[in-house]
Order: sequence, then structure tokens, then C-alpha cells
Amino acid sequence: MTTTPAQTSAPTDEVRVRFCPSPTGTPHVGMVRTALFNWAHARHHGGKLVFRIEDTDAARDSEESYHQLLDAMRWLGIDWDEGVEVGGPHGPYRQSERADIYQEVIAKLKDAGHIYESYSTAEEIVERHRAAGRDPQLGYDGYDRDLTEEQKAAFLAEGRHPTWRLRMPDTDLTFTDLVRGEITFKAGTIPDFVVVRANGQPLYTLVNPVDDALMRITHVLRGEDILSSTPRQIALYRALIEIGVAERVPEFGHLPYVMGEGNKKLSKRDPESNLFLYREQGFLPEGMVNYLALLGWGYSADEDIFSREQMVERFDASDVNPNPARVDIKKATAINADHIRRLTEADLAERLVPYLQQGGVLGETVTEEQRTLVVAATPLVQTRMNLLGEAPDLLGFLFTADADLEVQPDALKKLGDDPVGVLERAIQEIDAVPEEDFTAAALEPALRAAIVEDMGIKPRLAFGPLRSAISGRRISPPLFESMELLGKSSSRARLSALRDRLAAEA
RNA sequence: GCCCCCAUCGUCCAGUGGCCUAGGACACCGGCCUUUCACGCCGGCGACACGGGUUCGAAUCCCGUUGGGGGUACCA
Repeated sequence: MTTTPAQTSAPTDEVRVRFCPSPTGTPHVGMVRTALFNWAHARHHGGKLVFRIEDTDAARDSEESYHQLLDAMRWLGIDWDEGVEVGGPHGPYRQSERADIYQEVIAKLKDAGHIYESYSTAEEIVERHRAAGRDPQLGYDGYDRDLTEEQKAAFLAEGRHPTWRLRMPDTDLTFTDLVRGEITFKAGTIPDFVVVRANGQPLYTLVNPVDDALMRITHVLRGEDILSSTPRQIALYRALIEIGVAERVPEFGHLPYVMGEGNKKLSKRDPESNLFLYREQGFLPEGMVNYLALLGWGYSADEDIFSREQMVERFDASDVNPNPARVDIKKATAINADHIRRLTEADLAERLVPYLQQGGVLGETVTEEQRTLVVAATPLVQTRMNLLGEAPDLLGFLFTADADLEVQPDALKKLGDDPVGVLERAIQEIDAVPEEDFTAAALEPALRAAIVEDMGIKPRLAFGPLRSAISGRRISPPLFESMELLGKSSSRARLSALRDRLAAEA
């Protein structure tokens, strides 16, 4: 095992970004937004996206969560060039499989004196601050920096096991954040921090930069929550460069928080944070990507709707807005609706099928006839849907047997003075239309002439009863088209059923 | 406590010293279209947190205040 493998030294101008989640819980929107921005940045610059899994916390990590992560990435079309599942020159890409690499780096860091053993307990540190009249909330005080061999031996004899801390430089630490500009942390405000536990295991603080260095990452785009650990990482990078593990300090870009209601960071508890809930409701991956992109970024001054490709064309991390963004389900839904309208009818029909199945409108196996009906019905609902999950409710009546159609109570109200007469007349008109000519184009003028013009009933009241009879709803897809799809006998049966029912009730 | 980040309509995004009487989107309110509901179209409401500077000129630069948020672990 070597820490400087192959050194397939990439061209220095190649952009290499990474997405490195911990597999805990269900993918949430903030995390996915980070993945998306990294991906878009890489694609825009013709670079590479590395997908690494930070599964060093056996207690919280799960294989199920790992698979959900893969599912999420694939659903959204965020592909990666190196990493889990696809491999690459800097593997393995799961931290749980990289223990030997870390031990080797740790050994080098020790040899070079960048990290030193620390025996102080938290209580002792606080005690020393108190004794010296300093703020006890100050962090580690550097007490063990220059322990003599005798002192170390004495601690060891006491049975203490040291942690290892990085020697922080006594200078200001400045870096230029891609989204925030220049940021400086004053010298002396960041204590030497622990990189190796007393049991010899490395911590995230070490492992994350080490992997980024080894994987030759050039741009680190991550959540704002780790902005304040950046100076620590820069100090570590400098040490890694000195021992030949890293080539450079990458550029950093800290993405704004994704907030929930109020001023709280979207938590995993919040339902709107769960990516898969959006999918279940019928968000298109295109709509989701579009909306997610708007959380901190804008495609242009006056366009909000764009494709993945359009995003790639323009995205650059330096254009990201630094303020936190709140999720707005209504806007997300509206954007999704736009994407639904942009789909071809055939594509939309195809995507509707699983939702119709999920809604119980279609069974597990879909017949050719049903599929044809879905395709034919799609144009009737394309501008009436915001979410694919609305399909069962909108189209259910077309797949229901006439006898099973339930007319909703709502659809029985406000039918005018003479709904029975209207239905009766409609049936007569329908009977006069030949089977092969049972089309919306033929039905509409015939029914309009008979009921609106001849009977003198306003269109609204003329067609209301028919709508209720045909769809069972007060609100439905266009009436005549629906009748055409249902066919003559089915339409007639439904019209008769409601006529009979209303006549009986009168 | 100390350190760091953020601050334009209710929300998201645009704006990087004059093109801003601040633009677009969602939401909301009117209207048109119309067989319902949508779509579409037209119109309306609505913001530069506050105070000082710098400048001929500031939403844009600087300082401060206030208000949010994060960090300060042998978590990630």
C-alpha cells in the first residue's frame, strides 16, 4: 500500500471535485444540492467528479443508506467519473477500506513532527485556563507541544494514551472562498486539534483532507457548516504538502445552507428534506434538478426554467449566492409543472404509468389497451398536472368500469334546474352519432346545438351534468375528449346511470 | 465568552459605482380566454435591515449597529 499511488498526475488545469457523503439516513435535499453543484461545476469545466463514501462511523452508517445515495444520484442524472461502483486510479473510494493508507500518512506526519502526542484531558485544559485567569471556554492550550521524553514516559506510566494533535501555525490563515471571497481567521484563534484518537484511529479532520489530497481534488464545494474548519484543513494540507502527500491546497467554496421553515436549517426530520418524498409525489428529476439549482444559484436574470444541460453550460461555483436559501414547495411544484409541460406526450405517458400503478388505477401488469389509453389521455392532463402523482386522481375515471364509477357528492350539486332533461337530451344526441364518428370534434357541436342552443341552457349548466356523469367529478379533463376516449357505449351507460339516479331521487 | 459566515419584494434568483423611478420567478389579488379545472395572456401588490462614511454619484465600496446562522469534540 502506498500513499502516493501511481501519481497519475492529472494535468494541473483539470478541475477535480468530489462529493463525499456519509451514508447515514435518507438522502436529503441539502446534501443532494451539494452533489449537484459539484457535478455541474465539474461538467462545466470539463473536469471530473469523484464520488467517495465517508463511512468511518460504523454505528451510524448503513448499507441501506449507501444504496439510497446511489439511487438518488442516478435518479437525478448526476453521474461521476471516479468513485464507488465505477472505480478509478485513487481507490478504494470507501473510507472504511482505506485504513492502511491513513496509518501510513499518520506515520509520516509523526516523523516530520507535524503532529504530536497530547496527554491532556478536557478537565485539565479547563483547569489550566482557570488557574491562569483565562476564559475556560478557550480551547486546547498547547500544553503538550513540547513535552520532554521524561514527561511523556511519566504520562505513559500513569496509563494514559495520547491523542495526536496538529501543530497549528502561529499566523493568520487566509483563503479565498469561491462563493464568499477572502476569509481570514486570526492567528491564535484555532487551537491545535486532534487528528488521531487515543486508540490510534484517525478522525474526520484528518481523513477528509488526506483523501482529497490523494484523490487530487482541486475544488472543494461543500456546506457552509464546515466553513470554520477550513483553516484547520489548510494547516493540515500544508503539512501534507511538506511530507509529499498533497500537491496543493485546493480551492474552497462554501455553499449556503438550505433552510426549512423559519430560520432553521433544514433537518433530516423535516419531510421536505427527504429527496425520495419528492419522487414519490411525482417530481420529475428534471424539475428537481432545476429547483435544487435555484437554491443558491440563478440561471439568468429572467429565466427560471432550464434543463440539466443548460445548467452545465452556465454553472460556476463562483456565481453561487452566499445567503441561505429556504425551500419553497410551491415554487418547486410550479417548476416541476413547467417541466411536465415540456415533455413530449409519449415521454410523459411513459412516466405516468408507474404513478397510475402506485395509485391503483393500473395493476401490476399493464395491458396494451391500457397503455394506449394512457397515451391518448396524456394530452388531456399535461397542462393540468403539477406532479405526476396527481395522475390517478385525474385519470382514474377512464380506467374504471362504468358500474364502478362513483359520482362524488360534490358533483351532484349545482347541476341546474333540469339535469335529468339535459342528460336525456344528451343521450338522444349521442345515439344519433355513429360509433365510428364518436369524436370530440363531432360531439361538441352536436351537444352544444341541442342543449345550449335548442334547450337554451347556459354552457356551464348544460355540460355540468354530463361531466358529472362521465367523470364522477365536478372538475375533470375536457368533457368531449373524455367521452371520445371512453367510447360510445360507455359514455351512454354513464349518462343513463346518472339520469336514472337523479330521476329516481326527484 | 471567543472565532467565522450572512443581510435586495412573503419566498427564490438578478443586480458587482451611473443603464435602478431596482428586473424575473413562485405565491397572492384583479381581468381576458373558456364546457369544469388548468394552461396561456394582460395588469396589480410588493424589497435594497439601520446609522455613519468614501464618491460628482452607492443596493453595489468601507466602518459600526442590529438581526439571523454556524463553529468552538478523542462527531462527520
